[in-house]
Amino acid sequence: MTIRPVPAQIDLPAMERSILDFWREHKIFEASTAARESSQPWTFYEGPPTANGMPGTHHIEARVFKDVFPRYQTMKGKYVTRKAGWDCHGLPVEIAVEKELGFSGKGDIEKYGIAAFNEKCRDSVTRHVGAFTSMTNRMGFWVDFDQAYWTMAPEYVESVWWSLKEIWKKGLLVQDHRVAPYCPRCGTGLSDHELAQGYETVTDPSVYVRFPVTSGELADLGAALLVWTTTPWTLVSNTAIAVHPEVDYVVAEVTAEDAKEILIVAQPLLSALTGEVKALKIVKGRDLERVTYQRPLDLIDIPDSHFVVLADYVTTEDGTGLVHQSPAFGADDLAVCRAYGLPVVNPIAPNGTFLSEVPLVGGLFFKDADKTLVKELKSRGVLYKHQPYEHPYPHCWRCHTALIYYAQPSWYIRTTSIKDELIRENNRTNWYPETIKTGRYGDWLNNNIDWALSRNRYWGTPLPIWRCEEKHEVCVDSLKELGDLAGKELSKLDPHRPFVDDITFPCATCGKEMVRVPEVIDCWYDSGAMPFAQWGYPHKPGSVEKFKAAYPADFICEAIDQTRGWFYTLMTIGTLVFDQSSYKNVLCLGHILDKDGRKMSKHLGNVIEPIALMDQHGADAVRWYMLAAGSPWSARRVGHDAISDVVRKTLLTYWNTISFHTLYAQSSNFDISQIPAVKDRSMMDHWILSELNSLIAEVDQAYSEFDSHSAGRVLARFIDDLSNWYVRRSRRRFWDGDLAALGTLHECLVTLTQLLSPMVPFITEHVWQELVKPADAAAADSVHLTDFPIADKDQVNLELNAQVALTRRIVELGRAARAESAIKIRQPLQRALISAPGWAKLPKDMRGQIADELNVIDLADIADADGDLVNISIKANFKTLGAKYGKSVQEISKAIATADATPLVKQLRRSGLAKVGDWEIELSDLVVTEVPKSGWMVASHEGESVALDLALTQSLIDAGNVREVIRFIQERRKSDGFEISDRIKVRWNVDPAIAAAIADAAAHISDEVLALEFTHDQTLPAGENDLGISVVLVKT
RNA sequence: GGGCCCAUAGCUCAGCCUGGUUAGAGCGCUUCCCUGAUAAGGAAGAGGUCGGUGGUUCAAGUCCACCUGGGCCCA
Repeated sequence: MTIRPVPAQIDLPAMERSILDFWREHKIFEASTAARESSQPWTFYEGPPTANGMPGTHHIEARVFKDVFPRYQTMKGKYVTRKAGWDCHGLPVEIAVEKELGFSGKGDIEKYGIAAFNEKCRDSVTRHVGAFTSMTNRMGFWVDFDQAYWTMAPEYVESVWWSLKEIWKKGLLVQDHRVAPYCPRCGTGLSDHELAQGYETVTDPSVYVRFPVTSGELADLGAALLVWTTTPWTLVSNTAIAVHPEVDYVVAEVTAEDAKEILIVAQPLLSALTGEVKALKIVKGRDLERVTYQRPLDLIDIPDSHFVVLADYVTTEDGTGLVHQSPAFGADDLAVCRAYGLPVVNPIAPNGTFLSEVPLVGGLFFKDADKTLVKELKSRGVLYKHQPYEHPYPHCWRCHTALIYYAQPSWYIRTTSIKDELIRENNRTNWYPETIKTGRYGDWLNNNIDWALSRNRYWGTPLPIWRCEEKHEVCVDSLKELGDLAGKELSKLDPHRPFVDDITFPCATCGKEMVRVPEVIDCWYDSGAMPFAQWGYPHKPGSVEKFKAAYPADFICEAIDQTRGWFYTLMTIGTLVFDQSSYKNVLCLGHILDKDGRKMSKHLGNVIEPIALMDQHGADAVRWYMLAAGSPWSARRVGHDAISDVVRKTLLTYWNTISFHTLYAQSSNFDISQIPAVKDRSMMDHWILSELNSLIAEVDQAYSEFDSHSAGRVLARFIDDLSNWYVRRSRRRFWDGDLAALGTLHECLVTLTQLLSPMVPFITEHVWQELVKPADAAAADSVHLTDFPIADKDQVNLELNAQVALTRRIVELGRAARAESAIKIRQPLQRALISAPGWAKLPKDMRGQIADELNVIDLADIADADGDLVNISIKANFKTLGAKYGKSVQEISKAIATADATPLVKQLRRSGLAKVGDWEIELSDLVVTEVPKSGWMVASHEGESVALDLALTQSLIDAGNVREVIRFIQERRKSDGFEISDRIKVRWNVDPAIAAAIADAAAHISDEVLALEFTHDQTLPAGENDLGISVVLVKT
């Protein structure tokens, strides 16, 4: 066959570009799924990215993991379709367009026209999708863009409508007036999961304000209720003060700066008072109920109010234990005040400013009014204390405006009513890592609150509810149903604002005109509806079958911030509509951090652009780093150095081994049909095949558990074993064109390439085309069209693995001794003595390798050496002794340390038992180290030792010189540019003192350097090296 | 304020579930070796209070409690 050598150096990014062309031209992705069409499906759902900006490095992270497991499952024989998706609607897109157009709020949008504005939003989405597509292609994420779902597509919107109607029919989609977080700039309420994304730490004024009591005996005392708040602007609409019924409140006489006053605070919070404090009396919170007070500000009219109310939610953790109530701006406040029949007064307009008719603060933005109000409180003498207070406060996650908790009408999905079902579905879900299930996500479900679904915005799925003056409601599930109601053909209508707003029809109940409610829905609902809406279910022909075949998903994967986002909406909508969660396995990724462990943000200037990263290091490099350099679920740092390190270590070693193999495969006309049967191969071959088959099982297991980190670790270890032990130890066999060696290496590389291919699809494809296809006409056209390797347990030989490990440890010790001795490895030594458990059983082959690696002629067991030559030292093996004797181990250890080691070990070896002090021990209770007494260079570690005989004889020195000459000629062959198989003629000269020894070894040297002639030419000038070697090489 | 995760060499990470007395690997640094994969490979050295404190135990990086710092989430 025709394996051609590949260069040892590789330009990864350039290679990747040609592989991308190859995949495109040969439609490999399409072929990989088409081949499995009749197999069992393994369903993947793509969480749609919001196409409102350029893709970042965190997008690569998620996409690497979304790619590797579908590739693996495809190789395992599953049918894995990968439908791309784009999240098109929502505030992020609107904000981006507003910025583009220079708008500053909803007024500008309405002036501009909703139709035109939405058209701009549509354009913006389309534009950004391009950037995502090219990044996705570049990184080798196989996903089908041709059939991508777009949440703004009419069929998608209709599918969402259908699901909303299902929920509405169950009575779970309702309008309610509630206090909810609201962005005054965007003019819309935010859902709980949006709120979660926008906490920022701010410094607010925190004020302690006196509310003088105006009724009862406390009024006679001149007492004042002391209230603490961090939102002075809500004092304008103060309606009541809440206390906890069971808490003790202290009526305290406070003396500070010669002034006396009487203040009321909760007992645990007495420390809020400054100065000398004397408790006059203590009252229960419930006894304060309906006590009236003088409010601190009287800017607006609030009738029938201003007294103390009782509320269980009041805490004594901070403040004063007295909580001022402003029902328009707090959910708890609203509930409590409603119970007391108090009015809801709201002096703030939807744009966040005080109504113009309010004195003092009219027209001011609510947060900006704090300063003015604090000044006013001070001048009225009711301000007790004032200090800055740093705390997290919710902000709009996109525009960063401080949110206001604001009473407003809003549409809700009653998710609280399916809480039990959600918990049931969560219990059936496999979370990776597992802790999320009962931890972060489980907690969230347990504290579930209703989903605030509606948004008072423009670019979103319109809420498909029409209503008449009499509040009769109809929910529409499709354009067809809408057309039937309106008596028009509407199937071609764009189901967005403002077009759907224009459709009206008479109410079936009262005959009055029905108009659509003005809201659009939370775009998180759109993405959570993708399991069915991506097919246009149930309206579109064929969608029912497609949906049923692909629900629920076997695999979804996003970063951990999606626990309250997509992971939640997906499960919730699935459970609401189908009484079943939409996914079975969910992989939850850690976040991407910069090289110093900080979050990447434009603000810090530490953002790494994904395309640049891949152009510099290669997509495989970035992928390998993301997958293997840390656990999927822990946060990972990304930096250039970190990536180039892992590339050099693993990918280039792998590539080097490929390059090595192609070199010798070509020079020996390697033909896979000539590979000997496994049983006829050498022990080294058996060993690496044993490791290979263990590896297959380990990688298979790791991939199946979404643990790319473990897979990467065992793969990297195998690459190291293969390159730095198997190939290194078998080099001579490759030079000789040994078919067993070439065949074994080839088989290892083929399988390794397959195992690596889900993680690093480019370089493995390149290898497949360069190494596998040329050698095997029957091989698949692409590595990505192959079946995942199956481990052959019969080839796994744990004893052999252990023996090779021992061999390698002995070699390491020998090298250490060599280095210590300062005698170059090139210089042969007569013998080495070895002491190690297991040494006696080590096969001859491996002993030969040790001798070879250490360049030693004889190896012997230290035990066989003259008894006087060896020192035995022993220490306690705590693990076995501890199990047997527990507490006494320290004493035994001392006894062992002072025992005479040599006779003790001899006795143990003879009889198996011996006594140390009062304790009976076995040989395994000791760690025995044997070292020669003198004249030897010794290295030992954990009971294994190697000793080198440093005595040099003339024949050893001669042998060393011969080896030096061989090395010199080999180097010259290379620098002169000969092919490894070229035969040469050699003329040589060396220092006369060693010439005879070189001449004697002429046959051996000729053989090693492929010389047909080897002539001593004394006319050559001496070379500038230790032995004065000079050579002239001529190609024959 | 609450929950979860993390903390081991300058850096990236193993080891912890199942406790055992010299805590490992790779990268980087210094010195040396090897040379038919060579922009590879090997050895040695420097570099660790295993975040801190306490507890359990004959024995703690490993088990337990508390604390500190970082990340994420919630309020």
